[in-house]
Amino acid sequence: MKKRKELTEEVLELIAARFRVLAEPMRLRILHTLGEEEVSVTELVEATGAGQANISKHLALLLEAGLVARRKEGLNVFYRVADATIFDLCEAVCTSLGERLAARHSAIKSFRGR
Amino acid sequence: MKKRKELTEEVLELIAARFRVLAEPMRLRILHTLGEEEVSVTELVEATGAGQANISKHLALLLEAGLVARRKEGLNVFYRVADATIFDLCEAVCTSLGERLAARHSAIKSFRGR
DNA sequence: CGACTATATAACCATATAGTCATATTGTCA
DNA sequence: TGACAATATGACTATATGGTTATATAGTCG
Repeated sequence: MKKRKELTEEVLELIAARFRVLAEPMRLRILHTLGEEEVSVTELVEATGAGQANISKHLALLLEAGLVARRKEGLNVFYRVADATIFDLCEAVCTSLGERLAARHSAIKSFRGR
Repeated sequence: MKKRKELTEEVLELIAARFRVLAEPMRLRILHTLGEEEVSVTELVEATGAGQANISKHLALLLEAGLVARRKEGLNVFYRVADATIFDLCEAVCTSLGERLAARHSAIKSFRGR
């Protein structure tokens, strides 16, 4: 086995934790809804169709992870994406998934005889 | 809110599922150990210090996700990374995490007075 | 102040899954 | 064939976490 740089448990856990945050459809939905803008909690609730408590919990988690930022204005709280690299990650995953599906598709086709 | 491309539940779930696979330190450890080479299950068990059943289960999951490929040779089974984009993902996450920590660090420093 | 609105949080339940142990399966070799 | 080695799998436990309900908190307005 080739010698590679060491990865401590701690670093591994940090990376895994970041992925864990992105491993929920609802959080991806929230991030996608945020996009480049500031959106209030109420708007997010409406846009996603999820319960308000649920959205708040996801937002707290995203905030804790540093993926979103929070701004309070009167009664409303506005969130925005704080780390745009997540979109690159999703993009990369989509590409990879697409290629995988394409490969499967052509495999099925050739299995069927054409 | 700006109009963005629609994302169906299904697509969101697919992306989340991919992230979920990467959201485990042990699986990241396995992928990192694999690197560019083929490694047998036994070698992975030794390299990671995990239980054999545990490794096998993680490998089954990674295989199912299409992230690794499997080759059987006699009693041994060799796995290799089948989708190198995962390394880009980890790299991107590491960079992002690093920047976040750096930002925190300088914030702390300035708070302390210099 | 009191009524109202937006958001956060605590308690709870249900589900998913990582790890482990025991066992099954598969292949080798004598 | 029987003994052995490598890998996979089923059963089980413990833990984490997503969703929901109810409630708390904070801010606005009359």
